[in-house]
Amino acid sequence: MIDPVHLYPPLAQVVPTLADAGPCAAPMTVPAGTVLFDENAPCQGFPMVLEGEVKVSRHSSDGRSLELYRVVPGELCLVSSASLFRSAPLSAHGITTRPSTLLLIPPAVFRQWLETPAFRNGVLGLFAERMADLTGLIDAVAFQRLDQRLAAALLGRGQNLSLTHQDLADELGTVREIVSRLLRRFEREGWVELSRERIHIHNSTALRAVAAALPA
Amino acid sequence: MIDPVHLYPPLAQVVPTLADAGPCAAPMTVPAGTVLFDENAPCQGFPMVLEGEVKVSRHSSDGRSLELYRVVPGELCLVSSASLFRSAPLSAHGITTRPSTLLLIPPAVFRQWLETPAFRNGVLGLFAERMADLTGLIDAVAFQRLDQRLAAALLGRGQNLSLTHQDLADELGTVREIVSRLLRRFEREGWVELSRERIHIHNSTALRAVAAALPA
DNA sequence: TTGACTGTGTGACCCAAGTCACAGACCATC
DNA sequence: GATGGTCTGTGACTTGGGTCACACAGTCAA
Repeated sequence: MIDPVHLYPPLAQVVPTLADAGPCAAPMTVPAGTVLFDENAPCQGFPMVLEGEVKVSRHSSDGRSLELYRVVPGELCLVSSASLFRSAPLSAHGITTRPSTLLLIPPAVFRQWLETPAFRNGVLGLFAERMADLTGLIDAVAFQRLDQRLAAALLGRGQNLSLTHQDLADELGTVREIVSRLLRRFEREGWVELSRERIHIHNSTALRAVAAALPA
Repeated sequence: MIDPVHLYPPLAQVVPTLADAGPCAAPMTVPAGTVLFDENAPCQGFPMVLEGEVKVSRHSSDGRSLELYRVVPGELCLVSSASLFRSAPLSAHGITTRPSTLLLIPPAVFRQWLETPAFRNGVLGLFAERMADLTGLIDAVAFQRLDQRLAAALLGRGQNLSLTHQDLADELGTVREIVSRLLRRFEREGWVELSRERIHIHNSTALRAVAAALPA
C-alpha cells in the first residue's frame, strides 16, 4: 500500500494521525474513468486521493461541460464532502482521470479527526484553496477570451499533450469546433504542432503571452 | 449592542461561546460603502457580520466587476479570512452595501473557537455554502444568457427595486448599455416598469420563466 | 434659471463564440 | 482492403454581447 507519509502538503502533517486511524477506512483502487459521484448522487464520506487524480466538473443542460478543478494525491475531495455540511448536495460530477487509490473516510471518523488542530487547519486550508480555484475560474469565464483560456490550459503539462480537442472543450466549457479553430490558429503561428490526439508545444512563451492577454 | 443570540443559522448554535469570548473582539460600526478589503489588501482577522451586508466582488482589468456573493448577519466573510489559511491572498473586493456592524475576530481567537465542535461545523458549513454559491455562479456565467441572469437578479428583492442599471451591470459582470437594453425589452413585454433608479416588477412569473430559460 | 452631474435610451457597428453541415484523415478489426 | 468508428478541419451563417457616440431627462445646488 502507498505510504501516506509521503503525501504532500497541506495534509502531510496530519499523516501520523491518518496512519493511526488508517485501518478504519479501507483504501480502494479504481480504474481511470470511474464516476465517483454525480449531479444527483453525492458520495457519502470524504474521499481522500492517495494516488491518481479526480476531475470535478459541471455539466450544462445542453451537453457542454466545464472543469472546476482536479484533486491530486493528498487532497480531499471537498465538493462531494461539502454536501455533508449542508442540506443540499453540491451538484457536480467527479471522475477519475487515471487509475486511482482512494480512502473513503466515514463522516464519524472525519469529525473525530477534526479534533486535531493540524488536520483542521489542513482541511480549512484546502477549502481556502478551492475557493481560490473557483474564484479564479469565475473571472476566467467571465472576463477572458477563449484563446487566452485555451493557451493557459495547454501550459504546465509538458511539451507533449495527448488529448482530443473535445477533451479541451469539456475542460473549458465550450465546443469542439472552437477549440479546433483556435488550435489551428496557434499552429499557423508556429506555436504548436497538431496531430491526432496529440499537441506538441513549440513556443510556450508565446502561449504564456496569449494567456496573460499581452498584446502579441 | 445587537444581541448575538438572535443571529440566524448556521452559526447560531455557537453564540453562547461567542458571547463568552465577546469582549475580546470589539464590534465596529461602519457606514454603507466602506471598503473592508481589497484585491491586494486582505483584512487580517475574520469579520463576522452582525448587522448590515457585505458585498464581495471581483474586478476585471478593463473596469468591469462581478459580484461573487453577499455576506449577511450571522455569517463570516470567508474570502477575506480564507487567506489566513493559505499563502496567497484571495483577491476579491469587499464593501458594505449599507451601514453595518462587524466583529473582527483575531486569528488566535478564531483558532481557539475552532476547538468547539459546533463552531467548527458552522464554519465548515459556511465554506460549503460558499462553494455552492460559487459553483452556481460559475455555471451561470458559463452557460446562461444574460437575459436569464438579469431576470434572476431582479427576483427575490420585492416588487420595487431601487438601483441603477450600472449597479446591475456590476452585479452581473457586464456593462450598463446591455442592462438598459434588456430591461427595456422586459418593459416592452410589460413585465417591469422603469424609471430613474427604480424598477417596478409587474410580472414576476414571466421573469422567473426567463430565468429558468423556459421557452417564453 | 442656469448649469453641472448623474442616470437612461438608442442606433450603428464589431467581433467572439456557437451552430450546422460537411469532408477527410486516421485507426481498428474483420 | 473494406468498413465503421473516432477525430479533425473548415466554410457559411447566426447571434449574443460589447463598444462608441450620442441625445436627452431628472435632480440638485448655486
